[in-house]
Amino acid sequence: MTVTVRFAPSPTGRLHAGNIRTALINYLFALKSGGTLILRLDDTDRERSTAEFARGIEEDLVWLGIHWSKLVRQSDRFALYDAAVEKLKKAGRLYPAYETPEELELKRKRQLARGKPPVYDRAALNLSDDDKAKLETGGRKPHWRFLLEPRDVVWDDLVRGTQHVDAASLSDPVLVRADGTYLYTLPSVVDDIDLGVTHVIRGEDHVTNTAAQIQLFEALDSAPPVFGHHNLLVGADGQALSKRDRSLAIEGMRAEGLEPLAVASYAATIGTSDPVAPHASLDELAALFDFAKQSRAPARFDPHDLHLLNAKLLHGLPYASVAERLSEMDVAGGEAFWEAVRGNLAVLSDNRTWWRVVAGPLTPVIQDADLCRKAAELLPPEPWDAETWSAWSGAVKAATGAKGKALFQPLRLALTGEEHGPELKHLLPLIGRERALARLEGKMA
RNA sequence: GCCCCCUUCGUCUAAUGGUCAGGACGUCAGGUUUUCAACCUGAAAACAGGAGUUCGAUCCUCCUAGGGGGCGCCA
Repeated sequence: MTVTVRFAPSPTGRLHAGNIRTALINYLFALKSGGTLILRLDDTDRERSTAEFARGIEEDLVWLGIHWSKLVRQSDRFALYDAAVEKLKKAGRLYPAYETPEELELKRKRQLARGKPPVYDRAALNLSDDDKAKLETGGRKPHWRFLLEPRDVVWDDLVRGTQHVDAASLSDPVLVRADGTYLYTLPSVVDDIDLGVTHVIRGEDHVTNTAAQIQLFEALDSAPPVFGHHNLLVGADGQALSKRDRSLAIEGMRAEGLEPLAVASYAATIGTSDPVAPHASLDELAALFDFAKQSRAPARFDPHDLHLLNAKLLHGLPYASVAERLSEMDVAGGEAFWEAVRGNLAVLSDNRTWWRVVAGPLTPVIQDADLCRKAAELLPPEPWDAETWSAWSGAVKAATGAKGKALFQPLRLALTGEEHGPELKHLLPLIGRERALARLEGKMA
């Protein structure tokens, strides 16, 4: 069986940490099993869906390195859903109901007040044809509910094991609104059938839905796919995520200059038994992927840890993999420069700081003028190499008596303008004699 | 209110009816024959609480607490 999975966001907003995790899990599973990923835009809610958001979602996925082999929009597929509705009506599984949203809300409140679960009471099933006619002449239009069979629905969940949901404790889901538009449930199932989806992998907020959906698959004469419900994310404080949190939007991560692979590595390894560590490619992450490694407890998404992972990823990146992007940043240092500075990067754009240190112009910080003057006099002639630094700083030490921090801090400050930074042994030859001399004299260079 | 799931170092987690409860990130310390960062090495650090079963419970059962999810004409 060829694995076919789908990622089905609704274009009512951009992707966030939770979404991309679902996307990644689907994609990595597809990669590992040689299957394909379908991107399905669940845009049946015309009020809230926009083409703009749809573009944004595609952009976010591409940025992450996720590829899909097919893209479908539910808004293009209403004929399919209409046909399914006819089939369900014929089978007696779809029935009209006439309550207004307000009436339903009231019913729910009453049930809750009596300590009962707010489940639809199926009052509409008792309506006679006369009642219905009366309601319709009175101006009411029906919405349509799927008649659930009151039985225990069981499936073997890829991450949660055997699951039971008692369909008798569920409301008959509304499939079609009074205005004829579709809710999520029917299009989702119809598309999964039509597109040949073999594995439905999504967040555990869909667990209960699954019971109704399995019955829908069956009512539509289809074998249900395999289901897998991964854990959800909580914030750094362990509390539920607020969807408005900026730091969780993928476009925000991008704007902060985080590496897509850092985001992917973090998102794909938290909540699993694999160590949270940077990985060189999505293929590498896919090789690791296993549903058995997914935890069932909520996982913490901490932006701080993501940043640490980003830095770690950068520290190990070979020059070849960033050369192009460096030149786009007008950083022309080449491999020697990259090797010298990568250990000091939190985000790739920090390169610019170190490139200015190497290529100027930079205003030096003179902390110890006497020492800098002596050091300037002792500067050896070029050519310089990796040995120059220790020879020169040794000479400065001998001449001034300064050592340790008193020696190195002023030199670092004068040469780089920064308190922290890469090893001067590697930086000095890149800065060059002319610039070093000027900076030691307190001149911008 | 009702239903489902979860709880091991600060964090992500591993393992097991008898273990020195393991790893990774972070933290701290040392090293890098002289600074910071990076890097290397090492250390500290956990079985949510209470009952029960058992010769013995982190592991099995129940209760409590805490967290997450669901109960939509949202997805």
